[in-house]
Amino acid sequence: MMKNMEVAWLFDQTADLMEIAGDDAYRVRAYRQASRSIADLDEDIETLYQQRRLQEIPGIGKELGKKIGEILTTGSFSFYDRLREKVPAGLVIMLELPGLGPKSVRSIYQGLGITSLEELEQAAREKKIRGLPGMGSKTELGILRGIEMLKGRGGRVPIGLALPLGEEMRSYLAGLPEVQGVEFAGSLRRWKDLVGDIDLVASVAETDWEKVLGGFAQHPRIKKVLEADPQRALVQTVLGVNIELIVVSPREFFLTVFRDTGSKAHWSALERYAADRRPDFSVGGCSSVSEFEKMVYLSLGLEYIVPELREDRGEIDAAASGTLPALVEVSDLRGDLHLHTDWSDGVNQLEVMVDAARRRGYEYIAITEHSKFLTISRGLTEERLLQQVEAIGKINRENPGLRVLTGIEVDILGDGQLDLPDHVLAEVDLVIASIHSGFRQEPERITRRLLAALENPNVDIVAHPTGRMLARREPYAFDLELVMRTAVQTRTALEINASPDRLDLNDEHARRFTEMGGVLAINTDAHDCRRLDDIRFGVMTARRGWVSADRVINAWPLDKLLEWLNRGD
DNA sequence: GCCGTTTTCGGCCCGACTGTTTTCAGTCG
Repeated sequence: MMKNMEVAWLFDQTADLMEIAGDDAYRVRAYRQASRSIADLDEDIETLYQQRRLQEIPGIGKELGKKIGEILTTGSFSFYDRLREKVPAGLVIMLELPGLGPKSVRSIYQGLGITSLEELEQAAREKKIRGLPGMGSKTELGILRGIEMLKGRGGRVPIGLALPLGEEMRSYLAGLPEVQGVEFAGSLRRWKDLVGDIDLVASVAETDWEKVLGGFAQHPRIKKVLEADPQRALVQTVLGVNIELIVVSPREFFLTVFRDTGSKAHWSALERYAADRRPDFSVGGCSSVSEFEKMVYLSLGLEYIVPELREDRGEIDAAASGTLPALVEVSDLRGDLHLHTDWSDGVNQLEVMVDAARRRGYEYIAITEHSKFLTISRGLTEERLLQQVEAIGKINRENPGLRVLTGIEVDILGDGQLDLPDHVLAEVDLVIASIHSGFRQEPERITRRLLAALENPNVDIVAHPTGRMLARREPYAFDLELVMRTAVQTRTALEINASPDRLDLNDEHARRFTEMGGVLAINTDAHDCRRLDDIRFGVMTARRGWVSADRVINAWPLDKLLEWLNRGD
């Protein structure tokens, strides 16, 4: 299925280039829709191509079908190649700066001949940007701030992109006859939200190292080899993500994975802790990395510390005193409380989403469409919401197995008012409030909006509380500490939005909030039933935040959840 | 570039906010 991601990625890049080149906006949108629709496919696009069924994909017609064929046979397509000659690659990166869109990038390119972030930064510092039509000092400031953000990201990619690619490469390697074992290491094994390189360690007899590294570099996803030595290869993939493969002899395998999982800070802390004792790395007879790691920790008098906790945030002391928390697991979750269907901007019918949730084994879900303010998402009016409540009532009567809670994701408007009146919100089982506008307001104003939502007794959850988009948008500036304190007081849950684009709250916020006494909801915010599986990203974020299942409202049994929803606050 | 019980041409989710303006273009969700 990685081919699907590649084609989707190429079409998305094409759309970026077309926009900068000033192509027709609807044509651009056709590429974007095609990209999304291919990324969401649950069939392999190569299979569809071979069966001549490409045009069954929504948004793919004759032209794009031909281009997909070109990509699958040659790795690229001529329209894209021509665009790349016309539009400097650096301009596409500028699109990632908040506030800069294709028109501005084009104007900067044409007016000043700037083609890279470095040149752009210099021009902004020299106050040359404000000479362009429609741009002033705030645009310059925004550019400089945006460049800082990109630097801070340091080329890391969201785990939602890295993990599927890593999983594919891992199973490819696992299938090679010379490979006796292969594991992730590094930040990916620790489930960090942003991942630098994908680290893989393979257990291979020394005589086969060269063969395995060579075979790895030949994989079609690999674009170029950046560094290579007898035990190691650093390669760049088609998606712009780097993979580092280390091959080690079987007897070194577990220890290498353990060490390379890091984090550096955890290992330093471990070495400080172990200064006067000796970790036993020679333990034998283990059948897995985690079993080996368990034995090593045990030799130091420590409880097992799972990879996602290895950040030097107090885990060693806790392991020494036997006070590591029992972390929430995917299997603890009994439902998903933030879902969209085609009643607003989701892709599936209500019934399809309900079926998918039942197949997943959930006891309950909540349907929470957008409210009317978000016209672009076909947000629900009061009337439509009440119609949906009726429709859900019918589903519940016909499907005793799974309880579907009625709900709404109501917008917190620019002035702190909610987008629907209280008497309407009172009609549904669960109310999520969230911000989708006015991200650049004064911090005090954003804080006030969030506090107003928390203090509304109808509001049960505040979704994606900081508004960040991973690697794309910083959180909005506001007083998160005060918001969390207030949420504890009003007994409102904050969300860990499990969408790999968001992961918001993040791990550290989730930890802080639950330590203050707050409760969380871990939700996918799925707009497509296939995205229900994203829940793993949210659960891992919670685990990295030391969260146990009792702090997660959708890990509670239905009767306890209902009781909580009816709490007076 | 896609799509069609409004169609094979002429549509294609739209409204708020921001920063730049002196009435609006560009960006964003």
